[in-house]
Formats: sequence, structure tokens, C-alpha cells
Amino acid sequence: MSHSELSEQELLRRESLQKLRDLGIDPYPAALYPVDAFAADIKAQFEDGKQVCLAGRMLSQRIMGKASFAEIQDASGRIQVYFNRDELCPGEDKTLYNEVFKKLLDLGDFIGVRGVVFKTQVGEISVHVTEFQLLSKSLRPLPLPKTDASGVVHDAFTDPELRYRQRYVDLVVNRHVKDVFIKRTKLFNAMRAFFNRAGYMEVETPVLQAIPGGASAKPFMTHHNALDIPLYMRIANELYLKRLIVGGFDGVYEFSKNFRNEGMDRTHNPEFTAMEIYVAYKDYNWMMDFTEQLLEFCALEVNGTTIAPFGDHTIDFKAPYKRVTMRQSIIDFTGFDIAGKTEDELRAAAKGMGIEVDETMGTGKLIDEIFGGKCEGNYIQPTFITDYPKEMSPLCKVHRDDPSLTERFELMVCGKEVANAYSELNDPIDQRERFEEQLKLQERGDDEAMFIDQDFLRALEYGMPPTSGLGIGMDRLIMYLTNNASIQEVLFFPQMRPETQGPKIVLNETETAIFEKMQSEKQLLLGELRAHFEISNKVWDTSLKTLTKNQLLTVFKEGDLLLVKLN
RNA sequence: GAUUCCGUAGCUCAGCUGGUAGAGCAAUACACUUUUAAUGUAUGGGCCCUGGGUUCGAAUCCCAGCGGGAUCACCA
Repeated sequence: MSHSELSEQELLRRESLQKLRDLGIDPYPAALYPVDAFAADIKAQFEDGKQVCLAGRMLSQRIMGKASFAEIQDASGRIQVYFNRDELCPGEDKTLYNEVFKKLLDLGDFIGVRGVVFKTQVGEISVHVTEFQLLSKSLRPLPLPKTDASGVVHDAFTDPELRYRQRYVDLVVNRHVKDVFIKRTKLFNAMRAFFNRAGYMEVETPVLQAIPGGASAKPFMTHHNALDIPLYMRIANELYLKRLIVGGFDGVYEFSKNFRNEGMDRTHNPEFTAMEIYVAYKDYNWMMDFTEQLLEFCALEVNGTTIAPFGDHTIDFKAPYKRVTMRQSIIDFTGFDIAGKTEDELRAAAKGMGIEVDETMGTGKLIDEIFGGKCEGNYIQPTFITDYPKEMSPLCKVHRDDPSLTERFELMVCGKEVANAYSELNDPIDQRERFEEQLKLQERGDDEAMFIDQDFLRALEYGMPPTSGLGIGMDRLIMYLTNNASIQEVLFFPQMRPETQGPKIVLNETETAIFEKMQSEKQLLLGELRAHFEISNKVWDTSLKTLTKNQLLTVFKEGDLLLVKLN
């Protein structure tokens, strides 16, 4: 980037940087800074006269002649600090205060201060600075939202594009954004604690898979050079965790980054996080109890309460949750009983409800469409929907009382699925038949049908104990727990289209110096320009070539004279 | 993918039926020793997203593109 592209404020900050260096101050010192206090703690446990050493970004400065207030923000929060000229500079030389503090420091710089805790006349807990040090210079101005006396935020940094592309800025400036991510980590920690206490083991399984199994979705494809084979980014980890149950673990879980090459919207990101857990010798009824206990615990750990406001709704994660069969749910909201109906009857019924249907849809798909269209959206409070049609659940065990159904539940919250669980199918012959049915669906035009994983079938043939498995959409759950309607608000770096920018010209130090010289001269004899720089002929030659190639300068002849001019 | 709104100073935003750019904060300079959206005075800062078109003249109107948001559809 050439200097001419920098804004006025960026140029001034670079000048300050140089002036600091001229004063013998390293703007990027290497040594550790012996921090022994945090803003939030100082405020929470006020001790008048306590010596503290803290560090952070300076985010405001109120200079009043020989005294000043500033605010420092560290990882814990903000605190006001007080600077007094004659205390910082007891001698004749007031440079440290007058120049360094007042002029050469900018908002956003990291500084370290030592001082004494006190309360100002208006009662604000502050640190009376006895010593300060620049820890890192900031060369770009941060957006600076301000909160007035009545709590209204002015000039908030709100542009979603800027906030997502420059999350580091968002986090510095928007405290509530940081809090969302702190809660996100609390949620993960709470789940781990809950599972570990139950004696289950956290495991890792492959992200790169030869057969992308365990769900119906379009995978991202890649290629392994040494093996010369295609590999897929996982769309789920289900089949690998079940292999571990075959291997003899009683309970395994994994927080799985999954990848799906599909549309993006406010609830879908191409990479997202699912938690899956498999427990041997359990069934889906046990898993429902376990799930509601888990979510109640997580809500309490994250928010200190089971109540979670979400948009216009107030969700309560307190167990137990209502349990409704899919058949009953459809009766409740449409009056139609799906039990024992043929595919044609279902299609006609769905059509009658105003649901779009087509010939590729089997009975399972039709029932799913009816449920999705007429029922799903009505479940605001956490509700288990149970006993899904067999056709939609190729990895799930057949229902013990009804062979057309499966022992499956989904947990609905605010009309969306947050969890999905089965009594896992462990009959290898049934499993093979289900995969083959998927193939038929594929041939019929269903492009989401699953691949057949022969190795997984082999594992099942060795025998898998009865097992129940649960998957939770972590991103969606944290959205509910932090009242965010968009997945982008709960991912540090949501997927964005790459920033397109014209080919940027990058000048090195010499080239920059030559260019700056020419900016003040406009036009010069080539030899004269050369004489200003103590560099080798080779460096001179390549530098000038870079500048002319990028059309910043032009070399031209006037008679016998070689001249350079600025473009 | 469809519809719709948006893109102007570092940030948040004005800018009328076209006449060549405005505010607050931030910045710069000066003043000010317990302020707190500190204050007062002065000053500087713009490829008005990009490219075409209409026009004597475009930030403004038209077309196309790029980027983003929202809603819907599709998809777990």
C-alpha cells in the first residue's frame, strides 16, 4: 500500500510513531509488562490506595491542561485512569506528559500504567497513574461509540458487513458482542462438564472422509495428492462415533465442525458446529430425559437462569419438556391422522393443506412436509417430537410398537430443530436394506439420499450394543441462549464473500522514499533524484522499475536529458 | 434462487423535484490540575462502491456490475 492511499488520520499516526522513535521510545517493546490487576476487579473490590499495574487499550482521553483522564480497556472491562503532569514529570522536562501522553498517544494504543486506586470527587473508581508505558501503537483509528449519561449509545459501530469482516474491531468496541462469545464458550464448557461427570469420553474423528456419511447434505470436496483420491469434508461424524461404540466405549462425544456445501442464510453457515454423543445400552426415552437435564444445566451455567428471551418469545429450558408423537402433532394441527395411510392418500391430504408436493416424494417425505408446513412452527417452548416415519430416518431403529415408525425424536425450540436423537439402528441387515432404499430414492430423483458406507456396515456386523445417540446444533442453541436471530452473531468469523480489491501496489521502504521525494518535487532530473539516495545501483534500478511499472512515475527524455516525473 | 432496502469523511448519518459536499463524534492547533458523551475557540479531512448512459451539468435520474442486510424459497 502506498502512503498516498492512507487517510489523514493514518498518516498522522505514522508520524507520531516516528516521533516516538525519535524520542527513544520503542512503540512495540518486546519485554513483558508485569500486569497484576484487572479493571473489573479494581472496580468490584475497591481498595483506596492500593498499588496496581494494569494494561490495555486507551479508548478515551479527556485532557484538561496539566491533568487528564483516560480510559483503559483490558480483557475484563474499562477503568478510568488519572494523569497529573507534575507528578509524572517532577523535573523541568515535561516531555513525557506534554508530548508523549498528550500528543503522541492515540486512542486505541495499548499502554501499561502503574498507579494507586482512588475515587474521584464525583465518585468514580480510578487509578492515579504514577508511571505509564506505551506497549503497542495503533495505526488505524477505531470506531468510538459513546454512551451518554442516560445510557444511550451514540455512533455505535453497527454496519454488519464491517462488523463481521473486522470482528477484531467489533470485539474491541462492542462489549455485548464479546459477551456472546464468552457465553458460547461457557456453553461448551458446561456440556463437557455434564458429559464428563456422566463418565463419557470426548473423542476426535476424521474431518476428511472418503465417504461423507451420517447425514444428507452436499459435501465440500477436496483431493489428497499422495493417495490421489477424492476426499470430502465431513457433513457429520455419526458413523465414526458408532464405530467407537462397536469398539467397546460406553459413551463417546465430539464437538464436530461440519461442512455443508449449501445455501447460506441467517441460520446456516457452510461450516457449523454440532455436538454428537452416543451412549451404549440406552434408548431414545432415556436420551430424552438426559437431553432435558443437559439443556437445563447448560442454560443455568450460561445465563444463571433457565429462562431465555428470544425475540418476542420467552423460552424456558427447565426440564421436563413436553413429548408429542409426530402423528399426534399432525392430528393436533391439521385434524388429519397419518396412521395407515397410503402414499397417494398422504399426497392428496398434503395437497389439500396447500403444501406443494411432487412425484418424487415418498410417504416419509410427505409426512415430513406436512409436519414442517403445519406443525413445526407452533412449538415455541422446548418440545420433543417423537416417532418419525421410517423412510426419513435411515440410521434409526424401527419403533418397538410400530414397524412403519422409528424411535427418533427431535427437540423443537421456537419452531426450529435444535436436537435430533435415535435409538440407533444396530441391526446390520436392516441397515443395509435402509441404505439400499436410499439408493432407490436417489434413483427416483432425491438428490439428498445417503451414500452406502460398506465399512460402517462391516462394523455393525461385528455387533454394536443397543445405543442411543443425540446431536445438538451448537450454533442454534447458543443463538437461543443469547437472543440472537442470526448465526453470524454467534460465529467469530462467519463466512463472507472475499473482499475484492484492485491489485494493490506494495512498495518497499526505498520505493516509498523515492516516491515521497517525487511527490514533493513533481519533476526532477534522473541523476539528481538518484543522488538523494545512498543505495546500490541494483537497488536503485529495481526500485525505479517498480515505480514506473506501476505507473506512479514516468521516465522520459527531453533532448539529451533524462527526466522523471510524477504521474 | 426470488423480492426488497442499503453503499457519502476514521465511525454514525443528513444531503429535497439534478447546480459540483454537510453535521456530530474522531483528528489537528491553542486554553484548561478530579473530568466523564468534559468544555471553549479555530483548522484540516471526500475515487459520494465501480462502470456505462441521459444532461450544459449527476452523490442525486436510468442501466449494468460488485458488496452487504432483511424477507421468502430451497437445504439440516
